[in-house]
Amino acid sequence: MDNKARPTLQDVAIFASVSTATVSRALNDPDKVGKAARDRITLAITTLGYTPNFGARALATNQTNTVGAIIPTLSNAMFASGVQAFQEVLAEAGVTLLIATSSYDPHNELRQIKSLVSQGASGLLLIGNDRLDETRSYLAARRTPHVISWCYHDDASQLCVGFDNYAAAYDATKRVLAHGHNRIGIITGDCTTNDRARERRDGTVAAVAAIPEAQIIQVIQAPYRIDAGRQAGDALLKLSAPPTAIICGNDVLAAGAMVAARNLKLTIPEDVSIVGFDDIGLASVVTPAMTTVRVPQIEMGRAAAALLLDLVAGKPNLEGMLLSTQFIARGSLGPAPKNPK
Amino acid sequence: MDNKARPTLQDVAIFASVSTATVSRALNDPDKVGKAARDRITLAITTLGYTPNFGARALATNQTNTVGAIIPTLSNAMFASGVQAFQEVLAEAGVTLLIATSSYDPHNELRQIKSLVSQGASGLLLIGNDRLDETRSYLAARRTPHVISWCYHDDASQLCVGFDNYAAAYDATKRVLAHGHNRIGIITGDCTTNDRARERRDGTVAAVAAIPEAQIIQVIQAPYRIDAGRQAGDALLKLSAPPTAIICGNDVLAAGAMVAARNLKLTIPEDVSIVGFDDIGLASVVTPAMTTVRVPQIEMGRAAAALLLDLVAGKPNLEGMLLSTQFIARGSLGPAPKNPK
DNA sequence: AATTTTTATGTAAGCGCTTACATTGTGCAA
DNA sequence: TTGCACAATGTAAGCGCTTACATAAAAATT
Repeated sequence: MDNKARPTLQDVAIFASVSTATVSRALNDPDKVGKAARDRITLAITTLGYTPNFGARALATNQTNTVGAIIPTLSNAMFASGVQAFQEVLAEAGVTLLIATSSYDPHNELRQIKSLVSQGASGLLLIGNDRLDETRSYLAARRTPHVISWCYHDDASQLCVGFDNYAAAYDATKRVLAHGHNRIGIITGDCTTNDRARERRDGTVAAVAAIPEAQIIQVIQAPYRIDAGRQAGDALLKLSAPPTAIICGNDVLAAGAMVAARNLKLTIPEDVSIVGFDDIGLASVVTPAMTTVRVPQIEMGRAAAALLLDLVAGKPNLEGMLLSTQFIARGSLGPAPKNPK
Repeated sequence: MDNKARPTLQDVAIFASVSTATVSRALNDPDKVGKAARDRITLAITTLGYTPNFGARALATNQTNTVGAIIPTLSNAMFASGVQAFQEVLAEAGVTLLIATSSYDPHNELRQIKSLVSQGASGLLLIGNDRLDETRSYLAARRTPHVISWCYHDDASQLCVGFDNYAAAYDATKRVLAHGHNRIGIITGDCTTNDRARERRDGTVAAVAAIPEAQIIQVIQAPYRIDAGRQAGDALLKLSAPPTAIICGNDVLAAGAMVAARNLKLTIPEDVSIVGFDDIGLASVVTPAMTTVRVPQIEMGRAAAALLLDLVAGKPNLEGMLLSTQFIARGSLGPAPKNPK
């Protein structure tokens, strides 16, 4: 117990009076080793506190049993629970997950991709479709298996497991308009490097444009934080002719907008309707409960994991998966007020 | 671009007509290499799409620049944002973070610890203090540097960066009692393998016990999910003599309890007061806003990262850190009703 | 009992990288 | 011009593990 260095296979072998090959076999394919030797090895391992060196093993076998996921942030419940599901499937398959965050920055994403790959990730989960050309060529050059999630594109070169942000936003907006709203405010996430945010916004814009009498009052872009949503909502609702419905890029922004409305003594949905996107836990808890679009996070995470596993295993003819979203009507959406304030 | 295998240092060396040693130096200590060679190497690296093999490097240098974190779940915003902060500090120091989840299962935790260690983690972030003896001895035997977070114990053998769950719960409860409540219901998380949950519950129980006229109506244990909180709240509020205040193990449970109250047409806080713990984003968005205990998640994550980095670097005389929590009084806590239903 | 098959174990060659040491080439003091 | 310090580069020995191949012992077959 006095040697500082971590014990190696060699140490175990000596302790158990066998060769390193035997120890290795005992670890990877116990049946190939005699009972007596196996017992001695087991004993040696526990008394020495041996843990195999992953790097050495990876080096020798040329396989890592590890995949990586690069997500924008863990702070959003959306990603956190999707990744959680992703991880569970991997764990069942004995595969380790490396998680890194990009903070919605494509350069960061590339850096993290390189880091995870060198770290041994033999497959990658990536979010969305906005990335540097350099990232694409890097991925292509190394033929790194990867699946794209949280969006869907029918693009042969990429495997997507996700949903159609544009269509979902278009559909949700149509339903809002069907309630008679024709003054729409939009609070969107930062669209610069975020195709999902952009598609959601564009879907909403397009749906409004399809109805002649409806118009978009203003589009405010805000980071995905409650506070930012509150500020944006406040700005929208303080307009001399405010929107009667605010459609938000996600539930977090919508929650902020609801706070803003409450602060202004406005009643939801009598004075203003507010709609979110994602259906995170928060949506069903606020008052009134939030109308939103349910995204199959868990299913998406699980499906992405299964696909990535197949991809890494080299299975042929794999296909992406388009999951459907669901409009969830709750109390925060109501008919347009007759006499908007 | 036709070779399937990932390019190695060797390939780069050949491409640039230098030895592998020179390439290695160009990578790790550019000054040691002549300009001409360096340029050729840089070119080779980009055209070949070379990424160093982490395992091999770790094997050769015996250091990984990687630490691991094992947290119960990513689904709880609490952990997610703390880990996010943790990661940011590590990234600044050029250290990679490996994240694994234990699902609150100590056996799982041990498995993940071993996995991360073999994966090269030279330090670990662990949550809470409940773990298997086997885990402790494993950690001790290998002298794996680790920091415990989300709790605090003045235990010389462990470095903690956290807060005092018991004291915080005791304090919060005292404040609830000061509002005249003497019929207290408790919804706690699963205490079996969760010292934080246990301490929070015990703190509340002790505070109530300190006031003769106050009593605990019932303690319900529920998993940290909104729905479970709702069920527990429902059970509590349907008692013939229900509590006038419900103190919950965390905000998620409290949010559930608020839903239960609303479903029963009870008004918060007139009919019943509800108090949470953690102050996650949700707490300020629900109606009425939730009274809770703010936990310095971000600060905790950052401090834990800094400490772990020092620990791994072998700095002497390191000390843990006791962070303070803050009681946040919001609308969900009010005076005890005169005539409880 | 002799031979073949099976089972258990050992030997040694890498996997891709770093690095101590050896070698070569350069500029400059003498 | 000679000699020396120093810079640039190469050579080769591992790091801890797996695994093809070789060998020895035991079991099964004749």
